[in-house]
Amino acid sequence: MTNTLLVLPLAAEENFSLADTLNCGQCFRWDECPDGAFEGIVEGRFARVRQTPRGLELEGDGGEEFWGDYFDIKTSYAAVRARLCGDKTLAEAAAFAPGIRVLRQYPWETLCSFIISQNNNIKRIRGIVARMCECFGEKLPGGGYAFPKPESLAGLTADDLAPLRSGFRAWYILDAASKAASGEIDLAKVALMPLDEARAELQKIKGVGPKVAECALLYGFGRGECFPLDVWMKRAMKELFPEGLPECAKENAGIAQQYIFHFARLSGKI
DNA sequence: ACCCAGGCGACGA
DNA sequence: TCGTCGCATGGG
Repeated sequence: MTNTLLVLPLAAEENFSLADTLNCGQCFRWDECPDGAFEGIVEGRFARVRQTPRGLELEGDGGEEFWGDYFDIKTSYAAVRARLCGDKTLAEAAAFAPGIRVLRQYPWETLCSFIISQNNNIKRIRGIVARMCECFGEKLPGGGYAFPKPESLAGLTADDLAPLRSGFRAWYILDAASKAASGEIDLAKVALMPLDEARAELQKIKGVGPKVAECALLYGFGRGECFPLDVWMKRAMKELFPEGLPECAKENAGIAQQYIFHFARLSGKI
């Protein structure tokens, strides 16, 4: 346990919102404390994070580079929003919760989490992921559990996963784990593939279709051009952008998607 | 009781 | 290539 205190400064024009970023359904392992701080574990590193006028204050394991990268601190969302706001409707969606950011998460955890997400709701996804970490993740010295590695799941049976109550997704989790552990699907290579090739590669896993692959690539592989279409997004696109996503958003489709998704889910206007 | 949830695979036409 | 349906589980 290093337990360092770290401050990541945030420029005011970024409008960074820790709460919106962690609660918007892109990640499933951050818990909000009564005092407004968040506790979570990323790649086996625990952190307690709060947003203050000084910026993001982090207490826990891992350094500035690790957490700065995770929160994508180097990307100017103010600049991205300026581009998106070439379209009036996008401007409205972005203005609803401008502080949302797309986290730079890790391939395996993200892939596995979004396999679990299918035909499911965010609250229950979080529960299944939490039970998965407790049952099969490495226990960390400071308490809590890491997300289980593919190798820790690969030999298991659907019965072994019963305590997760993941339903029909158990078999999908096992297929993903065994393919990742054996190297049949090499996630490090997927990270370097052209986008269409990466999509096809991930979809060789049972339970990974277009939407799950798109989420994994956007949130877990840093592919900002990806544009996941779930039930909320399909409704929102039909209503807000019948002609398709505006050209000004193509380069930052993933961030645009995040604004639109959040707007659709919480504004009450869709 | 019924419907839905950040979908997908199997199946039939 | 396109619809349609079942899939476990839990909350509203």
